[in-house]
Amino acid sequence: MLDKKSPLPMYYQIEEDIKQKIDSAIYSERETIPSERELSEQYEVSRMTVRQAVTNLVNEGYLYREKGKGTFVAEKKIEQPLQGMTSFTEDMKQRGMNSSSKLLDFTIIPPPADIKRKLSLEEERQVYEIHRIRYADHQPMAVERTFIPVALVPGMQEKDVYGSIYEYIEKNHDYTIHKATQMIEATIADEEQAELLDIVPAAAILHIERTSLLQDGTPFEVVKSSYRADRYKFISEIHRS
Amino acid sequence: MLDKKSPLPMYYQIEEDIKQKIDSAIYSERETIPSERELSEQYEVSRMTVRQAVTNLVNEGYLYREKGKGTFVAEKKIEQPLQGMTSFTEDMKQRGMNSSSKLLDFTIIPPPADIKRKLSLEEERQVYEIHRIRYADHQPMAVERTFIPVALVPGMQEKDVYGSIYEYIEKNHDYTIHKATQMIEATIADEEQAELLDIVPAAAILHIERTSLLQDGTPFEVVKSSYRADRYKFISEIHRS
DNA sequence: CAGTGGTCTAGACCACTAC
DNA sequence: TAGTGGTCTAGACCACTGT
Repeated sequence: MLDKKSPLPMYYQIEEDIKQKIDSAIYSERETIPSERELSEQYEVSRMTVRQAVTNLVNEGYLYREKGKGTFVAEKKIEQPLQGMTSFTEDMKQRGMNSSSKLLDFTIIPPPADIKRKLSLEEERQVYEIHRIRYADHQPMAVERTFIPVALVPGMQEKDVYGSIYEYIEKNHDYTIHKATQMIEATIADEEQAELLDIVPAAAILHIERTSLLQDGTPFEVVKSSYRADRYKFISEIHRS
Repeated sequence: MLDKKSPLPMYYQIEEDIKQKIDSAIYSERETIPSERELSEQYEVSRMTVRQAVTNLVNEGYLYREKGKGTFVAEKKIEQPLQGMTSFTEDMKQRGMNSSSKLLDFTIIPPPADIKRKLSLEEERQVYEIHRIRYADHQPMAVERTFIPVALVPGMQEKDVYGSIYEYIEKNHDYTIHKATQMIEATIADEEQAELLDIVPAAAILHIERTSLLQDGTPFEVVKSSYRADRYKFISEIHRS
């Protein structure tokens, strides 16, 4: 059943096996799966190891537990929203569109007050400001301004940001983005936006501002994006309990 | 230190103690906390119990671990976004505004095709449609249409939805909302919306559509909200790793 | 009552990091 | 080499659900 010599941990192998059994309807929706004690006999591991696997699947939404009754298979997600955070490039890929960019401006500046605050910067620190038009299937989709502290990514040049900034950074540094705070609002296109996005002035714009944090909480970037509302909807999943 | 006789589990008491030590800077940002083995001696519990507490705090973003090095305190969140999912009533309360409603329409109808699909309903099922204007500090903030399967909340009446629908449902049923899928887009106000929201036609509207699921995956409601963009921004936190 | 998940113990070996 | 988190064991008692 399980490969005890595999470098993959037992709990992970159990997770994959249970997910596969859900997919193939061996465990069906709204039905219980075997109890933790039964599973620990089947897989020949301790109950705590089974529990670790089941707990992870509960956190990911595949299963849910009811005290005294058992562990049940949750109903399948109807529509899969893009899970978590994605770059523009990844986002478009998931939507089945190809993406490209046009660099309008690449400068190093002292940060404006709101950026300085959002990036928790000291007085004399500088930031990159990268101003781009983002295309999806060769049509304008968004205009985007990205602010990144120079101290975090020293030596970045214009040629490095023609494609995905994340790709460049992942090649050259070991940063892991952990989470982000997003602010989403609706506005009306001004003349500059209208021209850059090839829409009429006064058309609707979906404005998304994101502040990304690394694992240790260091603010890494502020991205201000203005999307064409006729082409873009923002989809996400949120959890309560 | 800990109350071993408390009905609160040990790992929970440890979580609270560590959080308190972070707040009071006994454990400071970017510094390690004591190792799991040290903590298990301090609290006089097994290492697995300490691990359960620490794992929860890592998942909540208070701590992060680095293999071979230790467990570190993450930097504080700069701005606290409303965590998870909230009703309009809860949302406005967190923003320091009072909320009220005006019921425009309360009917039982066969669901339109998109609602039927999003609520996974069989052929002959009916839904409540609740159409309301939502006020914040007595000014119009949003117009909202809520669709709930009659089978899930039988017997709901007009008088039950003057305030918070969630409050009514929590009083009468034992449902727990687990997660939701949200779609956010920007539009331009049409004449009806402009009149209801007391804005000029062609003003920006932030449109949010939410499908909420219960713990077992049953779709519970679809809410279509149109917010005045001049008064409302949507703020959320998203996670990657 | 027997069975379930929730909590907890007192060990163990591993891979990784820092010195 | 010593210390860290990552994984795992083989038990235990509890509160809760159903019959």
